[in-house]
Amino acid sequence: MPELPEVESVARQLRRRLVGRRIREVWADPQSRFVDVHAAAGAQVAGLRRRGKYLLAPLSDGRQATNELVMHLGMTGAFRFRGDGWAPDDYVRATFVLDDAVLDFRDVRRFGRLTVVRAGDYAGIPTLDDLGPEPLGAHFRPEDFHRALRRSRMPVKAQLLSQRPVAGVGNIYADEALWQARINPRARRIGRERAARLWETIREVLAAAIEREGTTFRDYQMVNGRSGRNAGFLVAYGQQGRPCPRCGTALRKITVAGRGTTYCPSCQRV
DNA sequence: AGATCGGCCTGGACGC
DNA sequence: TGCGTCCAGGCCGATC
Repeated sequence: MPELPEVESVARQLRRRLVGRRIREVWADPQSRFVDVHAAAGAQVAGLRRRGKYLLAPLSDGRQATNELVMHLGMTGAFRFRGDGWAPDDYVRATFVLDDAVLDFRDVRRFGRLTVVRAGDYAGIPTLDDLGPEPLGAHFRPEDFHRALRRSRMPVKAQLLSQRPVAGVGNIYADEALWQARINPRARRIGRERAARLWETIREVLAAAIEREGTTFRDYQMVNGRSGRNAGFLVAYGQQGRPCPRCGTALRKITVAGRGTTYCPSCQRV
């Protein structure tokens, strides 16, 4: 399940082989919801950056970047170049024919999304339009994070998943950061000190996962087909029943905001 | 306007 | 073996 570290790893690999290339042709599965990705045909890829869990590629018509290709991996999305030990299968939902390569977008569960918008116009993509700051960027400050969390009465985990107080945190890294900060995922009031602690653990958890090129359980793979190495380092997510590494209490699994949530009932108090 | 919830989608795990 | 049921979950849109 690609979150910020996984998308960042994909971006780094994709950038090298995509930027500067012209998209000659685009094929998209008519049953998928990204019909308008055809608008990328004929354009040159002028760049590639990650924003939260989104990949954004400005498209140039030769003079200026008027459009933008917006990509989201969903749950099971992956980019693979033809060759490279990869041959297309039944789950390829879109294909980009480039000058010097063919790039497939494979997505078993079809939660991924590819779309072309006018550059910077995210009105049709509400989460991107209202996306919080980059957690590893200079604009993400503990006091602003505290203020953002106070704007809502939702449980803190639901707030993290909403992408509004901060961008790119999904179910795995939310559980990890909350455990690390000793904050109950259902807590609705987060004081200044706890907000600062969570600010720090979010950054630590994400930075460490980027170093290991993300977390792979089954589906997530990089552009080169390899897996991320972070799965073995998870302390909370998916570890229900195992002893908390901090206090030994059995980790418990509950549902918060409709999502499976693992936490320590002893050292993550509300 | 903010919060909540169901739907999307598929494969895999599990129970009988 | 084979069928049915449930689960995983990011995002979106309908509804309260």
